Amino acid sequence: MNSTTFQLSSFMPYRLAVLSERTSRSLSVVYEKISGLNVAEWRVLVHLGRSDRVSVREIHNCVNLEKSRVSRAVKKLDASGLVEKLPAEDDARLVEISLSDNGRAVLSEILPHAMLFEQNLLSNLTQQELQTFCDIMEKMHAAMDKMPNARPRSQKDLQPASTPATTPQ
Amino acid sequence: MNSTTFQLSSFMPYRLAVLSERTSRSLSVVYEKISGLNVAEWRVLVHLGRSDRVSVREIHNCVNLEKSRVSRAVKKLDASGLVEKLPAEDDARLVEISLSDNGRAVLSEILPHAMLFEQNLLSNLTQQELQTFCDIMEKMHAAMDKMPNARPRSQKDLQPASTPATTPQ
DNA sequence: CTTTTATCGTTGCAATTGCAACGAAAGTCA
DNA sequence: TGACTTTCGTTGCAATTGCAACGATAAAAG
Repeated sequence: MNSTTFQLSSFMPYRLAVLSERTSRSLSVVYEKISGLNVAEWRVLVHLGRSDRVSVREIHNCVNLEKSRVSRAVKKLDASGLVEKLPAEDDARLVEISLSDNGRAVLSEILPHAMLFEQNLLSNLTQQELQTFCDIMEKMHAAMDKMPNARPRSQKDLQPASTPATTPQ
Repeated sequence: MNSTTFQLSSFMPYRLAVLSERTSRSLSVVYEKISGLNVAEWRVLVHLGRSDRVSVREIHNCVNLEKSRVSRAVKKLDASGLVEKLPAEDDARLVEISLSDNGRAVLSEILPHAMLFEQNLLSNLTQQELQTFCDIMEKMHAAMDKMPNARPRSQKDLQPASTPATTPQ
């Protein structure tokens, strides 16, 4: 294949980027209108909804954001009163970030819209198709795991959450 | 579902973003090392590999890049001697951008690596799985097409290239 | 024709970003 | 104990980005 036959529109990395950008952008319009949050702040807020007293590093490891981005998102959320930021007791290097009541209220307001968006996004798919799609995404990740130059995944993404765990713990 | 049970790692927009960013980043390392190109310049170059004498607007419509990004990418590619940029004959508003010999050589050098990357990325998939995956991506696009607030797709992406056309034209 | 409207590519500008470097704090090892 | 090393979160800085506005040109309307 030479340069005149290579199709960008059938190139998987490009197709993934197009779908992802369109999806993220469309979704971000939703929570930006409601709350003024951007993508980083949205991810941080969601993560805090499930975990209390976490560090910047922990968030960074879980929501696929550069740690400086997390730091700045937390700073802004703190200024807005959506999170509380305290120095950790036992380790003065760390900060303990947690959702404020106001933050939880905002999150509760956004979540239904986000879930509705996802529901609409997936409305044309059967449960079987959705499962297959997730399996294939996982296979692509596994392929990149083997590439020497590819970045490792963040820890949370290694544990697929869509498929019910077969080994309860 | 309240804020303590919502899982970011099983949220489809997030999963798409994670996979896409990882893929794009890993790939960009490849062609950045070889040629110094960034994502925008790579996309422009690929598009020019298939079409001659195109405008900024045409590229913008085909490769999912903001027109200012295309303009700047073309400017840089022009400065590097990889493309030629001439004022259009019949319409003085347009520019006619085409690949230079040097640009075609660079593209020919990158393409095998890009194709190898994709091959590795998809190496765990059967042909059937790949087809299913593309079909499902298309269904998600179709779902977003119906959303009032979602951005329309670019034209080129509306014509899936992976599946052979059943209606030749 | 003249006037208005639309489209072209570029650029100013502010905001965002990634990366590296930083000081502070904790861990490691002798 | 003291000297390195590592890890923490933040920030300086340069590069990138999206958006709007611009001048130039063409098309449409009158």
